[in-house]
Amino acid sequence: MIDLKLLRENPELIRMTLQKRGAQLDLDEIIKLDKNRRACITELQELKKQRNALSEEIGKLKRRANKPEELMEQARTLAEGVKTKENDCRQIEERFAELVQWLPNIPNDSVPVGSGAESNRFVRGLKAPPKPGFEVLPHWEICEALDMLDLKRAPKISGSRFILYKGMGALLERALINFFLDLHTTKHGYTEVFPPVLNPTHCLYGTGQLPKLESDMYRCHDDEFYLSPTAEVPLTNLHREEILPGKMLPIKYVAYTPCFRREAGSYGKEVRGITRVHQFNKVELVKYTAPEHGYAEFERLLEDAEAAVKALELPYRIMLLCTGDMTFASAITYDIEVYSPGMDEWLEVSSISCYEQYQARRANIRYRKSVKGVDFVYTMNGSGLATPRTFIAIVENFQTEDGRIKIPAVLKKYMGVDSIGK
RNA sequence: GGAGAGGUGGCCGAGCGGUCGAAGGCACCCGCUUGCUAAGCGGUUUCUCGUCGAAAGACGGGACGGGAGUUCGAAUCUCCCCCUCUCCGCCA
Repeated sequence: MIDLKLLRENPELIRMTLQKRGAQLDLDEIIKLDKNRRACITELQELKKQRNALSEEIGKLKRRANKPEELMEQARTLAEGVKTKENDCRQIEERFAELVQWLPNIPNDSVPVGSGAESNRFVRGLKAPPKPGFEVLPHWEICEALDMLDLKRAPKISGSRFILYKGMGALLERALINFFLDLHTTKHGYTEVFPPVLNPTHCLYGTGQLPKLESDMYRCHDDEFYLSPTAEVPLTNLHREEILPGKMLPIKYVAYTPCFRREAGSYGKEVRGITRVHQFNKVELVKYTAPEHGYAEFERLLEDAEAAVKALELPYRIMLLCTGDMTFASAITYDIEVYSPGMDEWLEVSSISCYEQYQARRANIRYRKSVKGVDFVYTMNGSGLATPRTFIAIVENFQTEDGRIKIPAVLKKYMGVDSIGK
Protein backbone atom coordinates (compact mmCIF):
# COMPACT_ATOMS: atom_id res chain seq x y z
CA MET A 1 0.00 0.00 0.00
CA ILE A 2 1.34 3.38 -0.92
CA ASP A 3 0.88 6.37 1.37
CA LEU A 4 -2.54 7.77 0.53
CA LYS A 5 -1.31 11.26 1.26
CA LEU A 6 0.66 11.02 -1.98
CA LEU A 7 -2.56 10.48 -3.81
CA ARG A 8 -3.75 13.89 -2.66
CA GLU A 9 -0.50 15.80 -2.55
CA ASN A 10 1.61 14.33 -5.32
CA PRO A 11 -0.48 12.35 -7.78
CA GLU A 12 2.04 13.01 -10.54
CA LEU A 13 4.62 10.91 -8.72
CA ILE A 14 2.21 8.00 -8.77
CA ARG A 15 1.33 8.60 -12.39
CA MET A 16 5.04 8.42 -13.20
CA THR A 17 5.40 5.23 -11.18
CA LEU A 18 2.61 3.55 -13.08
CA GLN A 19 4.24 4.54 -16.34
CA LYS A 20 7.70 3.32 -15.28
CA ARG A 21 6.29 -0.01 -14.27
CA GLY A 22 4.09 -0.37 -17.28
CA ALA A 23 0.99 -0.63 -15.10
CA GLN A 24 -2.38 0.39 -16.41
CA LEU A 25 -4.66 1.91 -13.82
CA ASP A 26 -7.22 4.69 -13.89
CA LEU A 27 -5.55 7.01 -11.41
CA ASP A 28 -8.10 9.79 -11.89
CA GLU A 29 -10.85 7.39 -10.90
CA ILE A 30 -8.96 6.53 -7.73
CA ILE A 31 -8.40 10.17 -6.86
CA LYS A 32 -12.03 10.95 -7.45
CA LEU A 33 -13.15 8.06 -5.26
CA ASP A 34 -10.83 9.20 -2.52
CA LYS A 35 -12.40 12.64 -2.59
CA ASN A 36 -15.89 11.19 -2.56
CA ARG A 37 -15.20 8.81 0.26
CA ARG A 38 -13.82 11.53 2.48
CA ALA A 39 -16.76 13.80 1.76
CA CYS A 40 -19.09 10.94 2.59
CA ILE A 41 -17.29 10.23 5.86
CA THR A 42 -17.57 13.87 6.88
CA GLU A 43 -21.30 13.87 6.23
CA LEU A 44 -21.75 10.61 8.08
CA GLN A 45 -19.87 11.93 11.07
CA GLU A 46 -22.05 15.01 11.22
CA LEU A 47 -25.17 12.83 11.27
CA LYS A 48 -23.74 10.64 13.99
CA LYS A 49 -22.87 13.65 16.03
CA GLN A 50 -26.48 14.83 15.93
CA ARG A 51 -27.78 11.39 16.75
CA ASN A 52 -25.45 11.04 19.70
CA ALA A 53 -26.53 14.39 21.09
CA LEU A 54 -30.19 13.41 20.84
CA SER A 55 -29.59 10.02 22.40
CA GLU A 56 -27.85 11.59 25.31
CA GLU A 57 -30.74 13.99 25.78
CA ILE A 58 -33.21 11.12 25.71
CA GLY A 59 -31.17 9.27 28.28
CA LYS A 60 -31.22 12.21 30.65
CA LEU A 61 -34.97 12.70 30.33
CA LYS A 62 -35.71 9.04 30.81
CA ARG A 63 -33.79 8.95 34.03
CA ARG A 64 -36.13 11.61 35.26
CA ALA A 65 -39.02 9.33 34.33
CA ASN A 66 -40.04 11.38 31.34
CA LYS A 67 -41.18 9.86 28.07
CA PRO A 68 -39.70 12.04 25.33
CA GLU A 69 -41.76 10.56 22.50
CA GLU A 70 -41.09 13.47 20.21
CA LEU A 71 -37.34 13.35 20.62
CA MET A 72 -37.35 9.60 20.07
CA GLU A 73 -39.24 10.05 16.84
CA GLN A 74 -36.65 12.56 15.70
CA ALA A 75 -33.87 10.22 16.70
CA ARG A 76 -35.44 7.40 14.74
CA THR A 77 -35.41 9.50 11.58
CA LEU A 78 -31.85 10.49 12.22
CA ALA A 79 -30.82 6.87 12.75
CA GLU A 80 -32.35 6.00 9.40
CA GLY A 81 -30.24 8.69 7.79
CA VAL A 82 -27.12 7.34 9.44
CA LYS A 83 -27.82 3.89 8.11
CA THR A 84 -28.36 5.13 4.57
CA LYS A 85 -25.23 7.25 4.66
CA GLU A 86 -23.25 4.34 6.08
CA ASN A 87 -24.24 2.24 3.11
CA ASP A 88 -23.21 4.97 0.69
CA CYS A 89 -19.85 5.29 2.39
CA ARG A 90 -19.27 1.57 2.43
CA GLN A 91 -19.90 1.27 -1.27
CA ILE A 92 -17.46 4.02 -2.13
CA GLU A 93 -14.93 2.66 0.33
CA GLU A 94 -15.11 -0.84 -1.14
CA ARG A 95 -14.61 0.37 -4.66
CA PHE A 96 -11.75 2.56 -3.52
CA ALA A 97 -10.01 -0.22 -1.58
CA GLU A 98 -10.40 -2.53 -4.53
CA LEU A 99 -8.57 -0.14 -6.85
CA VAL A 100 -5.95 1.05 -4.39
CA GLN A 101 -4.65 -2.44 -3.73
CA TRP A 102 -3.51 -2.51 -7.35
CA LEU A 103 -1.22 0.48 -6.94
CA PRO A 104 2.37 -0.78 -7.03
CA ASN A 105 5.14 0.53 -4.83
CA ILE A 106 7.11 3.58 -5.90
CA PRO A 107 10.58 2.59 -7.11
CA ASN A 108 13.62 4.00 -5.38
CA ASP A 109 15.36 6.73 -7.40
CA SER A 110 18.39 4.54 -8.06
CA VAL A 111 16.33 1.94 -9.91
CA PRO A 112 16.91 2.00 -13.67
CA VAL A 113 13.82 2.50 -15.78
CA GLY A 114 13.17 -0.23 -18.31
CA SER A 115 10.87 -3.05 -19.25
CA GLY A 116 13.06 -6.14 -19.31
CA ALA A 117 16.32 -7.87 -18.40
CA GLU A 118 18.36 -5.77 -20.85
CA SER A 119 17.76 -2.72 -18.65
CA ASN A 120 19.05 -4.37 -15.48
CA ARG A 121 22.29 -2.93 -14.22
CA PHE A 122 25.43 -4.88 -13.35
CA VAL A 123 26.49 -4.08 -9.78
CA ARG A 124 29.41 -6.35 -8.95
CA GLY A 125 30.80 -9.86 -9.37
CA LEU A 126 31.94 -11.59 -12.53
CA LYS A 127 31.52 -9.60 -15.71
CA ALA A 128 32.06 -12.60 -17.97
CA PRO A 129 31.40 -16.26 -17.20
CA PRO A 130 34.40 -18.48 -16.45
CA LYS A 131 35.48 -20.91 -19.20
CA PRO A 132 35.92 -24.47 -17.98
CA GLY A 133 38.68 -26.48 -19.71
CA PHE A 134 36.41 -29.31 -20.74
CA GLU A 135 32.80 -29.90 -21.75
CA VAL A 136 30.71 -29.66 -18.60
CA LEU A 137 27.65 -31.88 -18.54
CA PRO A 138 24.37 -30.12 -17.74
CA HIS A 139 23.07 -30.99 -14.28
CA TRP A 140 20.37 -33.34 -15.51
CA GLU A 141 22.94 -35.55 -17.20
CA ILE A 142 25.55 -35.67 -14.47
CA CYS A 143 22.89 -36.12 -11.77
CA GLU A 144 21.20 -39.00 -13.56
CA ALA A 145 24.59 -40.59 -14.10
CA LEU A 146 25.43 -40.29 -10.40
CA ASP A 147 21.88 -41.23 -9.33
CA MET A 148 21.38 -37.92 -7.50
CA LEU A 149 18.09 -37.01 -9.16
CA ASP A 150 15.32 -39.24 -10.47
CA LEU A 151 13.86 -37.05 -13.16
CA LYS A 152 11.93 -39.90 -14.77
CA ARG A 153 10.02 -41.01 -11.70
CA ALA A 154 9.30 -37.64 -10.10
CA PRO A 155 6.37 -37.09 -12.52
CA LYS A 156 4.84 -40.37 -11.33
CA ILE A 157 4.23 -38.97 -7.91
CA SER A 158 3.61 -35.30 -8.67
CA GLY A 159 3.86 -34.39 -12.36
CA SER A 160 6.32 -32.53 -14.47
CA ARG A 161 8.53 -29.90 -12.93
CA PHE A 162 8.89 -31.53 -9.58
CA ILE A 163 12.24 -32.56 -8.16
CA LEU A 164 13.05 -35.91 -6.65
CA TYR A 165 16.43 -35.82 -5.00
CA LYS A 166 18.02 -39.16 -4.33
CA GLY A 167 21.08 -40.60 -2.62
CA MET A 168 23.95 -38.12 -2.63
CA GLY A 169 21.64 -35.63 -4.32
CA ALA A 170 19.28 -35.68 -1.35
CA LEU A 171 22.24 -35.38 0.98
CA LEU A 172 23.59 -32.39 -0.94
CA GLU A 173 20.20 -30.69 -0.81
CA ARG A 174 19.95 -31.25 2.93
CA ALA A 175 23.53 -30.06 3.38
CA LEU A 176 22.77 -26.83 1.54
CA ILE A 177 19.75 -26.08 3.72
CA ASN A 178 21.68 -26.74 6.90
CA PHE A 179 24.68 -24.77 5.75
CA PHE A 180 22.56 -21.73 4.90
CA LEU A 181 20.70 -21.82 8.20
CA ASP A 182 23.90 -22.19 10.18
CA LEU A 183 25.61 -19.43 8.24
CA HIS A 184 22.90 -16.86 8.87
CA THR A 185 22.17 -17.77 12.47
CA THR A 186 25.75 -18.01 13.68
CA LYS A 187 27.56 -15.50 11.46
CA HIS A 188 24.90 -12.92 10.64
CA GLY A 189 22.74 -12.89 13.75
CA TYR A 190 19.38 -14.00 12.36
CA THR A 191 16.85 -15.81 14.52
CA GLU A 192 15.72 -19.09 13.05
CA VAL A 193 12.00 -19.58 12.49
CA PHE A 194 10.29 -22.69 11.18
CA PRO A 195 6.84 -21.44 10.15
CA PRO A 196 3.73 -23.00 8.65
CA VAL A 197 3.55 -22.56 4.89
CA LEU A 198 -0.21 -22.82 4.45
CA ASN A 199 -1.14 -19.18 4.79
CA PRO A 200 -4.56 -17.51 4.74
CA THR A 201 -5.64 -15.00 2.11
CA HIS A 202 -5.10 -11.87 4.17
CA CYS A 203 -1.44 -12.75 4.68
CA LEU A 204 -0.90 -12.88 0.93
CA TYR A 205 -2.43 -9.43 0.64
CA GLY A 206 -0.16 -8.23 3.40
CA THR A 207 3.02 -9.04 1.55
CA GLY A 208 1.59 -8.11 -1.85
CA GLN A 209 1.38 -11.46 -3.65
CA LEU A 210 -2.34 -10.82 -3.87
CA PRO A 211 -4.17 -9.58 -5.77
CA LYS A 212 -1.68 -9.63 -8.63
CA LEU A 213 -0.14 -13.09 -8.41
CA GLU A 214 -3.31 -15.05 -7.75
CA SER A 215 -2.73 -17.38 -10.68
CA ASP A 216 0.88 -18.06 -9.68
CA MET A 217 -0.05 -19.71 -6.41
CA TYR A 218 -1.62 -22.97 -5.31
CA ARG A 219 -4.87 -22.48 -3.47
CA CYS A 220 -6.55 -24.98 -1.18
CA HIS A 221 -9.88 -26.29 -2.31
CA ASP A 222 -11.88 -26.37 0.92
CA ASP A 223 -10.04 -23.87 3.07
CA GLU A 224 -8.96 -20.29 2.60
CA PHE A 225 -5.28 -21.13 2.35
CA TYR A 226 -2.55 -20.68 -0.20
CA LEU A 227 0.63 -22.73 -0.30
CA SER A 228 3.23 -20.14 0.42
CA PRO A 229 5.35 -19.21 -2.61
CA THR A 230 8.09 -17.95 -0.27
CA ALA A 231 8.85 -17.78 3.45
CA GLU A 232 8.61 -14.02 3.06
CA VAL A 233 4.87 -14.51 3.53
CA PRO A 234 4.87 -16.13 6.98
CA LEU A 235 7.94 -14.22 8.17
CA THR A 236 6.62 -10.79 7.26
CA ASN A 237 3.11 -11.49 8.47
CA LEU A 238 4.49 -12.69 11.79
CA HIS A 239 4.16 -9.16 13.16
CA ARG A 240 1.07 -8.03 11.26
CA GLU A 241 -1.24 -5.75 13.24
CA GLU A 242 1.44 -5.02 15.79
CA ILE A 243 3.12 -1.96 17.20
CA LEU A 244 6.66 -3.07 17.96
CA PRO A 245 8.73 -1.44 20.69
CA GLY A 246 11.38 0.65 18.93
CA LYS A 247 14.19 -1.05 20.76
CA MET A 248 13.15 -4.39 19.28
CA LEU A 249 14.35 -3.23 15.86
CA PRO A 250 15.94 -4.39 13.72
CA ILE A 251 14.31 -7.83 13.77
CA LYS A 252 16.11 -10.42 11.68
CA TYR A 253 14.58 -13.78 10.83
CA VAL A 254 15.84 -16.68 8.79
CA ALA A 255 13.66 -19.61 7.80
CA TYR A 256 13.92 -22.70 5.71
CA THR A 257 10.66 -23.60 3.97
CA PRO A 258 9.53 -25.40 0.89
CA CYS A 259 8.08 -22.93 -1.64
CA PHE A 260 5.26 -23.54 -4.07
CA ARG A 261 4.71 -21.84 -7.40
CA ARG A 262 2.41 -22.71 -10.24
CA GLU A 263 4.69 -21.13 -12.83
CA ALA A 264 1.64 -20.59 -14.98
CA GLY A 265 2.51 -19.17 -18.35
CA SER A 266 6.12 -20.26 -18.18
CA TYR A 267 5.67 -23.48 -20.11
CA GLY A 268 8.10 -23.93 -22.94
CA LYS A 269 10.76 -22.04 -21.02
CA GLU A 270 13.50 -23.83 -19.14
CA VAL A 271 11.91 -27.21 -19.63
CA ARG A 272 14.97 -29.33 -18.95
CA GLY A 273 16.35 -30.05 -15.55
CA ILE A 274 15.40 -28.38 -12.32
CA THR A 275 15.74 -24.68 -13.11
CA ARG A 276 12.05 -23.90 -12.88
CA VAL A 277 9.90 -26.11 -10.66
CA HIS A 278 6.65 -26.09 -8.73
CA GLN A 279 8.13 -26.96 -5.37
CA PHE A 280 11.57 -26.01 -4.15
CA ASN A 281 13.51 -25.39 -0.99
CA LYS A 282 14.64 -21.97 0.07
CA VAL A 283 16.26 -20.35 3.06
CA GLU A 284 14.83 -16.87 3.37
CA LEU A 285 16.02 -13.79 5.23
CA VAL A 286 13.56 -11.15 6.44
CA LYS A 287 14.27 -7.92 8.29
CA TYR A 288 12.08 -5.33 9.96
CA THR A 289 13.82 -2.01 10.53
CA ALA A 290 13.19 1.61 11.42
CA PRO A 291 12.91 3.72 8.24
CA GLU A 292 16.07 5.72 8.97
CA HIS A 293 18.18 2.55 9.06
CA GLY A 294 16.32 0.84 6.25
CA TYR A 295 18.78 1.22 3.41
CA ALA A 296 21.87 0.53 5.50
CA GLU A 297 20.23 -2.67 6.73
CA PHE A 298 19.21 -3.48 3.19
CA GLU A 299 22.79 -3.34 1.93
CA ARG A 300 23.81 -5.65 4.77
CA LEU A 301 21.04 -8.01 3.83
CA LEU A 302 22.45 -8.13 0.32
CA GLU A 303 25.89 -8.85 1.76
CA ASP A 304 24.48 -11.63 3.94
CA ALA A 305 23.00 -13.34 0.90
CA GLU A 306 26.17 -12.70 -1.10
CA ALA A 307 28.19 -14.34 1.67
CA ALA A 308 26.42 -17.60 0.88
CA VAL A 309 27.44 -17.75 -2.78
CA LYS A 310 30.94 -16.61 -1.85
CA ALA A 311 31.30 -19.33 0.76
CA LEU A 312 30.24 -21.90 -1.82
CA GLU A 313 32.88 -20.52 -4.21
CA LEU A 314 30.37 -20.14 -7.02
CA PRO A 315 30.85 -17.76 -9.96
CA TYR A 316 28.25 -15.04 -9.47
CA ARG A 317 27.20 -11.54 -10.27
CA ILE A 318 24.82 -9.05 -8.69
CA MET A 319 22.30 -7.21 -10.82
CA LEU A 320 20.11 -4.24 -9.95
CA LEU A 321 16.70 -4.88 -11.47
CA CYS A 322 14.98 -2.28 -13.61
CA THR A 323 11.46 -1.02 -12.93
CA GLY A 324 9.89 -3.52 -15.30
CA ASP A 325 11.54 -6.56 -13.73
CA MET A 326 10.78 -5.77 -10.10
CA THR A 327 7.84 -7.24 -8.30
CA PHE A 328 4.80 -5.15 -7.60
CA ALA A 329 5.53 -4.42 -3.92
CA SER A 330 9.25 -3.78 -4.19
CA ALA A 331 10.97 -0.40 -4.13
CA ILE A 332 14.32 -1.84 -5.14
CA THR A 333 15.54 -5.34 -5.95
CA TYR A 334 18.93 -6.93 -6.45
CA ASP A 335 19.32 -10.36 -7.98
CA ILE A 336 22.26 -12.61 -7.27
CA GLU A 337 22.90 -14.86 -10.23
CA VAL A 338 25.23 -17.83 -10.41
CA TYR A 339 26.69 -19.16 -13.61
CA SER A 340 25.69 -22.52 -15.03
CA PRO A 341 28.43 -23.78 -17.37
CA GLY A 342 26.29 -26.77 -18.37
CA MET A 343 23.56 -24.54 -19.76
CA ASP A 344 25.69 -21.44 -20.33
CA GLU A 345 23.25 -19.30 -18.41
CA TRP A 346 23.12 -17.06 -15.38
CA LEU A 347 20.65 -18.38 -12.83
CA GLU A 348 18.91 -16.29 -10.20
CA VAL A 349 19.55 -17.84 -6.80
CA SER A 350 18.52 -14.89 -4.69
CA SER A 351 16.27 -11.89 -5.04
CA ILE A 352 16.81 -9.22 -2.43
CA SER A 353 14.09 -6.61 -2.12
CA CYS A 354 13.32 -3.62 0.02
CA TYR A 355 9.65 -2.73 0.32
CA GLU A 356 10.16 0.38 2.39
CA GLN A 357 6.79 0.89 4.13
CA TYR A 358 4.67 -0.67 1.43
CA GLN A 359 4.16 -4.08 3.02
CA ALA A 360 4.06 -2.57 6.49
CA ARG A 361 1.11 -0.40 5.45
CA ARG A 362 -0.70 -3.37 3.96
CA ALA A 363 -0.04 -5.63 6.94
CA ASN A 364 -0.20 -2.79 9.47
CA ILE A 365 3.19 -3.36 11.05
CA ARG A 366 4.34 -0.36 13.07
CA TYR A 367 6.84 0.55 15.73
CA ARG A 368 6.91 3.02 18.56
CA LYS A 369 9.49 5.72 18.01
CA SER A 370 11.85 6.62 20.81
CA VAL A 371 10.62 10.21 21.03
CA LYS A 372 6.94 10.23 20.23
CA GLY A 373 4.52 8.62 17.88
CA VAL A 374 4.27 5.48 15.81
CA ASP A 375 5.30 4.85 12.25
CA PHE A 376 5.39 2.00 9.79
CA VAL A 377 8.53 -0.15 9.76
CA TYR A 378 10.56 -0.95 6.69
CA THR A 379 10.41 -4.58 5.60
CA MET A 380 12.90 -6.28 3.34
CA ASN A 381 13.86 -9.79 2.41
CA GLY A 382 16.19 -11.89 0.34
CA SER A 383 16.83 -15.52 -0.42
CA GLY A 384 19.82 -16.86 1.33
CA LEU A 385 19.64 -18.95 -0.89
CA ALA A 386 17.16 -20.92 -3.00
CA THR A 387 18.47 -24.44 -3.42
CA PRO A 388 17.66 -25.88 -6.85
CA ARG A 389 19.77 -23.43 -8.81
CA THR A 390 22.48 -23.45 -6.18
CA PHE A 391 22.43 -27.22 -6.53
CA ILE A 392 22.76 -26.86 -10.31
CA ALA A 393 25.65 -24.46 -9.93
CA ILE A 394 27.50 -26.83 -7.61
CA VAL A 395 27.11 -29.98 -9.69
CA GLU A 396 28.15 -28.11 -12.82
CA ASN A 397 30.90 -25.83 -11.51
CA PHE A 398 32.41 -28.49 -9.28
CA GLN A 399 32.28 -31.15 -11.94
CA THR A 400 35.55 -32.85 -12.84
CA GLU A 401 36.58 -34.03 -16.25
CA ASP A 402 36.23 -37.67 -15.18
CA GLY A 403 32.60 -37.21 -14.20
CA ARG A 404 32.76 -36.65 -10.46
CA ILE A 405 31.55 -33.72 -8.39
CA LYS A 406 33.86 -32.23 -5.82
CA ILE A 407 32.26 -30.92 -2.66
CA PRO A 408 32.78 -27.24 -1.78
CA ALA A 409 34.90 -26.93 1.37
CA VAL A 410 32.14 -25.46 3.51
CA LEU A 411 29.81 -28.38 2.75
CA LYS A 412 32.25 -31.18 3.57
CA LYS A 413 31.31 -31.38 7.22
CA TYR A 414 27.65 -31.69 6.23
CA MET A 415 28.34 -34.31 3.56
CA GLY A 416 31.05 -36.39 5.14
CA VAL A 417 32.73 -36.88 1.75
CA ASP A 418 35.10 -34.92 -0.49
CA SER A 419 33.42 -35.77 -3.75
CA ILE A 420 30.52 -37.60 -5.36
CA GLY A 421 31.27 -40.36 -7.88
CA LYS A 422 33.85 -43.11 -8.03
C1' G B 1 -15.40 -33.69 15.14
C1' G B 2 -18.54 -33.34 20.13
C1' A B 3 -19.37 -30.84 25.18
C1' G B 4 -18.21 -26.86 28.42
C1' A B 5 -15.52 -22.13 29.98
C1' G B 6 -13.52 -17.74 28.32
C1' G B 7 -11.63 -13.47 25.03
C1' U B 8 -12.12 -5.87 28.08
C1' G B 9 -6.44 -0.64 27.89
C1' G B 10 1.20 -2.17 28.30
C1' C B 11 -0.28 -6.18 32.12
C1' C B 12 -3.99 -8.04 35.97
C1' G B 13 -9.05 -7.25 36.53
C1' A B 14 -14.44 -4.80 37.37
C1' G B 15 -18.45 -3.52 34.44
C1' C B 16 -26.63 -2.35 35.81
C1' G B 17 -28.75 -1.12 27.73
C1' G B 18 -27.77 5.53 28.68
C1' U B 19 -22.20 11.31 31.25
C1' C B 20 -17.87 3.99 30.01
C1' G B 21 -12.34 5.22 26.44
C1' A B 22 -14.13 2.28 30.16
C1' A B 23 -13.72 1.35 38.17
C1' G B 24 -9.69 -0.67 40.92
C1' G B 25 -4.68 -2.51 40.97
C1' C B 26 0.20 -2.96 38.64
C1' A B 27 3.55 -0.71 35.34
C1' C B 28 5.32 3.82 33.02
C1' C B 29 6.33 8.98 32.78
C1' C B 30 5.98 14.05 35.02
C1' G B 31 5.60 17.12 39.25
C1' C B 32 5.46 17.86 44.63
C1' U B 33 6.85 16.19 49.32
C1' U B 34 9.76 13.64 52.66
C1' G B 35 14.40 11.78 53.22
C1' C B 36 17.64 7.00 53.42
C1' U B 37 18.22 0.25 51.04
C1' A B 38 12.53 3.61 49.51
C1' A B 39 7.76 5.55 50.56
C1' G B 40 3.68 9.21 50.31
C1' C B 41 0.55 12.71 47.50
C1' G B 42 -1.21 14.73 42.83
C1' G B 43 -1.28 14.32 37.65
C1' U B 44 -0.26 12.04 32.85
C1' U B 45 -0.20 7.67 29.78
C1' U B 46 -3.99 4.01 23.62
C1' C B 47 -4.89 3.53 18.50
C1' U B 48 -7.59 5.05 14.22
C1' C B 49 -10.40 8.08 10.80
C1' G B 50 -12.36 12.94 9.15
C1' U B 51 -12.27 18.45 9.10
C1' C B 52 -9.27 22.84 9.78
C1' G B 53 -3.90 24.05 10.12
C1' A B 54 2.72 25.19 7.38
C1' A B 55 3.18 23.03 12.13
C1' A B 56 2.15 22.53 17.17
C1' G B 57 -2.58 21.38 17.75
C1' A B 58 -7.95 22.11 17.95
C1' C B 59 -12.76 20.02 17.05
C1' G B 60 -15.45 15.80 15.83
C1' G B 61 -16.46 10.27 14.33
C1' G B 62 -14.88 5.35 15.65
C1' A B 63 -12.40 1.18 18.39
C1' C B 64 -13.92 -3.58 24.77
C1' G B 65 -11.52 -10.84 19.62
C1' G B 66 -13.91 -10.04 14.20
C1' G B 67 -18.50 -9.26 11.52
C1' A B 68 -23.86 -8.64 11.16
C1' G B 69 -28.37 -7.41 13.85
C1' U B 70 -32.01 -5.37 17.75
C1' U B 71 -32.38 -0.19 19.90
C1' C B 72 -33.16 6.79 19.95
C1' G B 73 -28.67 4.66 22.44
C1' A B 74 -24.68 -1.74 22.92
C1' A B 75 -18.50 -3.57 26.37
C1' U B 76 -23.49 -4.92 28.21
C1' C B 77 -29.04 -8.23 24.34
C1' U B 78 -29.33 -11.74 19.56
C1' C B 79 -26.88 -14.41 15.48
C1' C B 80 -22.46 -15.95 12.67
C1' C B 81 -17.14 -16.46 12.55
C1' C B 82 -12.11 -16.62 14.80
C1' C B 83 -8.91 -17.68 18.84
C1' U B 84 -7.52 -19.66 23.89
C1' C B 85 -8.34 -23.24 27.93
C1' U B 86 -10.61 -28.04 29.98
C1' C B 87 -12.86 -32.82 28.92
C1' C B 88 -14.27 -36.70 25.18
C1' G B 89 -13.53 -38.84 20.33
C1' C B 90 -10.26 -39.43 16.05
C1' C B 91 -5.41 -39.37 13.99
C1' A B 92 -0.26 -38.61 11.39
